[in-house]
Amino acid sequence: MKIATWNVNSLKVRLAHLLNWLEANPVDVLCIQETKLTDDKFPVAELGQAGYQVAFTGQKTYNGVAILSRHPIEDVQKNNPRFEDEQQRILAATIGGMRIVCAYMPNGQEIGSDKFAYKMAWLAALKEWIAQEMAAHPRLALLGDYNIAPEARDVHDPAEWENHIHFTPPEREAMQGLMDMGLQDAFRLFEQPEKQYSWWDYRQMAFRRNRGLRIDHILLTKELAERCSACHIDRETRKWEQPSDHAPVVATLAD
DNA sequence: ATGGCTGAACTATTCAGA
Repeated sequence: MKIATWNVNSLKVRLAHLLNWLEANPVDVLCIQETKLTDDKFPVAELGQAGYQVAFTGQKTYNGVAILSRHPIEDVQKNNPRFEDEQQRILAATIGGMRIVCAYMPNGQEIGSDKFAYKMAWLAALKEWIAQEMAAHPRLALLGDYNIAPEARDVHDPAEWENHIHFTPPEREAMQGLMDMGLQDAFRLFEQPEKQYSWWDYRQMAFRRNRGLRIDHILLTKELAERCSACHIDRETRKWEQPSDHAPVVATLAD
């Protein structure tokens, strides 16, 4: 069983990339973020053709998340029931006995801004809700664009990023709070090469210079972490023509 | 410190992302 997450940065623009990637990487479950599509425009037929059932919740211009699956999707939940939010950032579903939570966590802009306050409130409410979900579902995976680089080794230049959004102490503490509940970072269960990132700015040739951040993550409960045999970031997509600024993260789980 | 890319929106310039 392979599960994955990818911020596609507009599903309209990236549909061909998504289909190409799924053909080469026929994962069982893929969580996508930033679809930027209202539900009436979601490409249900194209993804069905590719062998995927879908659940989605979107809005115009911003946000929007979806779960693609080769197996039946059950008990779909849109948004965090503990957090009133017009922005479509969370979708949860049960697939193959696992609770899959797809999340597009807020950007936060900068410390002190309204958006930062929103991000921190959103993360606090997420923790409360995930605690409840974990109690009900021992096999839970929280996949998505966290917009948080948890450690210095997840940032190309930690000094440059000190106190910048994605790497501020409160954000990192919020992510640690999720780990403290027993969730484990699938990527760090294994020895990894150095300087592995999942996002690179479009500007200043950041990808070619590998000036990136690791902000897309797959967190697993103990039961799933014990069954996880591999996790990697597929940076190849970032080399494609007109790419998403994020790369997919893939985890392999024993049945 | 700034601006640099990209996508989406009442197609031209602004907002938002990270």
